[in-house]
Amino acid sequence: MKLATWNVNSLGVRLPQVLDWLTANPVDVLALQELKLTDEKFPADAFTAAGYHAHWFGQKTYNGVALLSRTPATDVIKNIPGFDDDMSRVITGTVDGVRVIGAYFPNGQEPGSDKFEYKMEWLTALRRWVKEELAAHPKLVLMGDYNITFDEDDVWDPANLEGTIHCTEEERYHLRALIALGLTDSHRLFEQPAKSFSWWDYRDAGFRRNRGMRIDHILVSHALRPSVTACTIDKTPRKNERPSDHAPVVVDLVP
DNA sequence: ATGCCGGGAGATTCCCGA
Repeated sequence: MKLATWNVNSLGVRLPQVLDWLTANPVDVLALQELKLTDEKFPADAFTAAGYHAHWFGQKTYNGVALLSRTPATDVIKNIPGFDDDMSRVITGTVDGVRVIGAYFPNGQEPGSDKFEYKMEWLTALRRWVKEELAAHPKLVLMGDYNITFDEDDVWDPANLEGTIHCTEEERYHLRALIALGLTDSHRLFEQPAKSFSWWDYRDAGFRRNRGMRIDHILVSHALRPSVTACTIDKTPRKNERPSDHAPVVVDLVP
């Protein structure tokens, strides 16, 4: 079983690339973030034709998430129960016995800003809810655009970016607290190339110079951890014309 | 040079992302 996450930065623009990628990488589950379109504009027919069931939770201009799967997802939930939020950031479903949470974590903009405070509140609410989901569904995957780096290995210039957004101690505390619920970072279960990133700024030739960060993660529960055989970042679509600024991350599970 | 690129809204420039 292969599961993947990809922030596509506008599904309206990126749909052809997503379909091409699925043809080349027929994963069982794909979580998408930053659809940037309303529900009625979601291209459900294109995904049906590609052999995928889809659930989506759109929003105009910003945010928006979807969950695609080869077999139908059940028990689908949108956003974080009990957390009032006017942004579409989370979609959850059970696929082939695995509870899959796809999430677009808040950016936070700048430490100390209102958006940063919202990010902290959102992270607290997410953790409370994921704890409950884990208790109910031991086989769980939490994947998406976390907008948080674990440590300096996830940052192209850690000295200069220390304490800036995605690299603050407050954000990393929340990421470690998610791990402490009983989750593991799939990426670091395996040897990875040095300076493995999942996002590169469009500006200043970020991708060509590998000036990026690893902020897209696939966390797996302890019950699934022994099943994980690989975790890779696919930089191929970042080389497309008009690419997303994020690359897909893929995890392989054996039954 | 995060005033740098790119998407969206919708207006001829802005907000936002990371």
